Amino acid sequence: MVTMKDVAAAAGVSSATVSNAYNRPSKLSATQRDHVFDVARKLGYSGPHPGASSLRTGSVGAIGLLITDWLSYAFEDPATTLLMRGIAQVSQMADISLTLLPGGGRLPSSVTEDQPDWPKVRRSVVDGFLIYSLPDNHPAVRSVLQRRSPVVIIDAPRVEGVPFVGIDDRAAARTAADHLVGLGHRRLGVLVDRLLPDGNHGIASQARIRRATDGVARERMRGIQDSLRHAGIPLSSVPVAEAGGFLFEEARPAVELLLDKYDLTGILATTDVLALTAMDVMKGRGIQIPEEMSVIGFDNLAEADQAGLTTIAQPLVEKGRVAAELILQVVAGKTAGTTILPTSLVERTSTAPANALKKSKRRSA
Amino acid sequence: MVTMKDVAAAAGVSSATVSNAYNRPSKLSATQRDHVFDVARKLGYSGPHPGASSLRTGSVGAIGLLITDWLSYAFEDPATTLLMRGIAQVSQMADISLTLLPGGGRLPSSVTEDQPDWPKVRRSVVDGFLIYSLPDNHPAVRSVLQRRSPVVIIDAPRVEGVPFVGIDDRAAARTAADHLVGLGHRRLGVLVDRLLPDGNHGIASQARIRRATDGVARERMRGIQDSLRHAGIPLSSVPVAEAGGFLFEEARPAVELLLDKYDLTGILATTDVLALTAMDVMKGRGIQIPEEMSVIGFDNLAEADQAGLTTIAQPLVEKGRVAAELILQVVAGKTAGTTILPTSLVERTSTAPANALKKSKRRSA
DNA sequence: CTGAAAGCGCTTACAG
DNA sequence: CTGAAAGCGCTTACAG
Repeated sequence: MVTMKDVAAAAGVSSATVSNAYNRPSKLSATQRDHVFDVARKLGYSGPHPGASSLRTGSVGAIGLLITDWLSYAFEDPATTLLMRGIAQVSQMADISLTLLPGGGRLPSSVTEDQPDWPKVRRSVVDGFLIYSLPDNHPAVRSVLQRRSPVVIIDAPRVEGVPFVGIDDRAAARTAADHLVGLGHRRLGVLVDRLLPDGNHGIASQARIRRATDGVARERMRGIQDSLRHAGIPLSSVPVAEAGGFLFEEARPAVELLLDKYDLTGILATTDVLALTAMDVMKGRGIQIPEEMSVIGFDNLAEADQAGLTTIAQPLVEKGRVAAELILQVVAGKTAGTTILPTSLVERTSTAPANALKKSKRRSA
Repeated sequence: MVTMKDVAAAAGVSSATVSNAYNRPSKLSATQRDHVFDVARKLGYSGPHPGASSLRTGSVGAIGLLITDWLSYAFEDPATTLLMRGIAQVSQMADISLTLLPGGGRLPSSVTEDQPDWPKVRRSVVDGFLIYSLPDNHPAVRSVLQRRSPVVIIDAPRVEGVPFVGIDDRAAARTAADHLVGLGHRRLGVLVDRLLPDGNHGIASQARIRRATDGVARERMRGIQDSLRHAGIPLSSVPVAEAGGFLFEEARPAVELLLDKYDLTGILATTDVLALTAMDVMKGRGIQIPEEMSVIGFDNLAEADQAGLTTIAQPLVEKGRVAAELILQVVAGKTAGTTILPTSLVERTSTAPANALKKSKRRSA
């Protein structure tokens, strides 16, 4: 391998001059510079070794982005894609690159608790990390903290003293539930993507809901339960169907479970992906929305608008932008705190007052 | 900063032992290992510095992915997103991370030709590069080649001796054009995303089409012209509207140009994004598809299916997967050649025979 | 405007 | 199972 030293020797200069030719061209005469580049080309020199430079300078111009589960989620889950868009916009502007790191799918609790670190994080050559919605006690978070790298967490987990960007998931979910309850719905079902990353799915017990480690799902569940309690609806009367994942295909069985086994008038979905799947399944079964069933989502994806889904809007692209700006600040040595972005209820046509007549009609069907 | 040396000193061992504790845990006794980790924790050691490791080992476990223009395209352009999905699937499996590098938007030809290298590529700490659809003579390609890094090119540019994954854009586009011509269409218009990355848009001259540097657009244009020539339709009679970019919003003015200034019965779009925008604009104007206008696309996105768009199907996710597998091979020291994936015409309801009666009716409107 | 020298933090044969 | 030593390729004050 041709190194800077070889080029220096062949060009009859010191390696400092070769380094300057690449990194601070103004520090040497044009003649000298061209001479160095000429020799480099002739020798087949690849340019300064980036690893060695970073060792010396301590900076690499890249941010690591830890994503929930699989890398491909970044390009499949619509909410994640919107967030990524915001992050990408800022990274582009700041001329840094983005290194995508998977959080790694199913984590039996043994792994979660025992694995001391996440080698990928330990080995990543980046200046800082953005963590997006990882379960509590995820080893990758420990590794980032242990590296003492600059870090900003998006959505989850909440870690004392670590800069954070998110929304008030609990309050927002309560608003969604209050909306359905306020319309007179009492026979409600809940759709949640994932409570724990253990591969389970189906109807979740109260105990499982309490043990939830996926922060966003847990907070939204709490918001829903706040609303139910306030309305005097027993939590045990409201089935919670857990999809076990974040994608459209995973949502379908959870929806079917709710429709097959319970007589409901309203579905509270903790994400739009779940809500849209629910609408799709109901369409297939000829269930009228909102006449026979009200559905409310969370996220306000573009698809929600098209489908007429009532939902909670959260600024996903902006969340990405804010997070990217914050991590750049932290990398630059400034401090950053917690940013909570606003949410709002968007009423469309998927929710309507509970109607006793229709309900009993359906029940007799 | 606490280094491995400090930990070694405090633990009363050599730094080789500390290194082994992290990288080859089986090389020392459990007791010794725990002792080392204990001391490391007490001292606040961040673990082996990744830059220094990579300098020594020569590998970092990351692939750089150079994307057309802006990073956010990866999360906005549907075709790019599908490709990314395939790449992400493989990267995940192979436990490598993906560093996203922007190709950098508008490039006046002066930059394209003169800029000797692309500092971002030169400085990226990665084991190899995947290049996705960059214009000819893009400095980033030069930089990758100069680094002598392992590389696989997707779609464009074609570089002698560099492993390549793509489709036969020219033949596929000819198939699309032949389809419309075969249905009797003679008054055709073409929609193309971008011929050169110089920020221009509008009706493209024959000279501009010949000078095109965006490889995919150029090949598809050639395929269309092959078809027109074969059918005896003068190229000059077929307006080519260039959007200047790849996104839905950029396509709209190009569509309007075609509809406002020409009396057409068929539109050949070189991407589905363009075709879908065309259908949308026509819907807004009350133009019936396919009764009054036939439209054909290219890519076969999910949205094309929903819209009933006749198009050319290409396996985008698989293209990503193949490219990722190839770059891993090349990084591992194996050789790789050229892979051309199959395409096919998918007939839906956006194309129909040209009908003289309807055409003249429209013309008089 | 250019060069000699020190050192960034680590890993790896090799010897014991 | 553990350690001493060499060296990965570069950048940066500093001196001239």
